[in-house]
Amino acid sequence: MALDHAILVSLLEKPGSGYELARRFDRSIGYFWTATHQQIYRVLKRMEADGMLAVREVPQQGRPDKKEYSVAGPGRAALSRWLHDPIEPESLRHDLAVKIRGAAFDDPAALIGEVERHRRAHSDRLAHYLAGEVRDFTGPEAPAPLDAGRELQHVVLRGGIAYERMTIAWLDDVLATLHGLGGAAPPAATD
Amino acid sequence: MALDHAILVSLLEKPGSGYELARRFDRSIGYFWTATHQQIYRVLKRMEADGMLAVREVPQQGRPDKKEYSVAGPGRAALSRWLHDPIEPESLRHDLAVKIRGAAFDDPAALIGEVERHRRAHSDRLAHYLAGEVRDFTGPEAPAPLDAGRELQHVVLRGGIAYERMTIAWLDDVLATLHGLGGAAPPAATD
DNA sequence: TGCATCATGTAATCAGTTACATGATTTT
DNA sequence: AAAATCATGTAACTGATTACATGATGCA
Repeated sequence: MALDHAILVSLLEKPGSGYELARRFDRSIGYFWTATHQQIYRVLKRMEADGMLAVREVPQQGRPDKKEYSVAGPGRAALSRWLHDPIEPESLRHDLAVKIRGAAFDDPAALIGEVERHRRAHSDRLAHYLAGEVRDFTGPEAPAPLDAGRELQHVVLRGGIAYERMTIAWLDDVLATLHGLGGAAPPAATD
Repeated sequence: MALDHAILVSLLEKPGSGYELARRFDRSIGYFWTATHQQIYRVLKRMEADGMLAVREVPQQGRPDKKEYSVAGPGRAALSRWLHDPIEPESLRHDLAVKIRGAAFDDPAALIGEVERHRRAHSDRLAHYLAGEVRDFTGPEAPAPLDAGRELQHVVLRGGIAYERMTIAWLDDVLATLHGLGGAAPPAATD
């Protein structure tokens, strides 16, 4: 149930509305966790009912009112408990890898366009992360002596950057492999 | 619904029972997709009912009978259709990164043990993948001229290897960062 | 005698996705 | 006039996890 915890972390970093959280999940928090607004609203409601969060109705001029959520005592305690609990190392879930292995039973060359598209998407994401790194951590605008919170945000971002770089290099390997295959691809029977 | 497709690919590579599939999902297919036996049995049943798979009861001596599944025509067609359909580039889901950012609101040093544990797990996985690579692809026992299917299996395995190496390097970065933080970690309010 | 392996399942719950739904304001 | 942004939600469905459940064989 890590969405709950991701929300707690994000709200501790800065209180905000469901809408604002949804946008954060397209940015910083989204580097390592995704969620749609539907999911977020549902979870916010549940966590508020459970006393994990406090809400404050914020009237706005020229915009719909919003509900600003912040972390309440029990929420902070729950996060703390989770932080001290060991979690399982994640395993991958990579559709594209399924496709690559499946291509042996179809036309491998037909996959080239798809792989190139993925490469572009990861390359865009990398550029976006690098721009964020300069803006928030390494550029002249960024506050020079970073506190612990920002150091930790930075190391997580570096993880995202390393992931995208690795993925791009791998997709290049995949493309070279696909190009290297002749035309025929006889079904193999191995594991 | 990529579990369906992962099962189709695995059964095309080699027909087998639900139990056998579950073990493959702990090995080769598991490099990029995980599934438990409960999930697999349920999906096999559904796919058989939909005519995607054929079953054959195989009596065994000294062991319980098993149901050997293989891919039927419609299953192969469904896989082919999926291979030609574009899919979205995946986004990460990384609990540990949530914890790392959350550590700013707790004791960052308390996370060191957990990160070390994850590092060991990834390091073990890497060793396992590398052993598999030698055994199946690069070692003297492996068939020298690889066919398309095996080339594709190999490039997927190389992806797993690259992922584990990248992750280990990143976890080292995380550990260095955690050690580098003094003692105090004042809550920051940024996004 | 007890544990690991082989083999298959059900039931309940939880998490995530997709589709539907509304309505004001601001920008092009 | 249309599209984008801000803001919040419900409902239905699909997918994944966890717990429960059984039973034989082979090995230490």
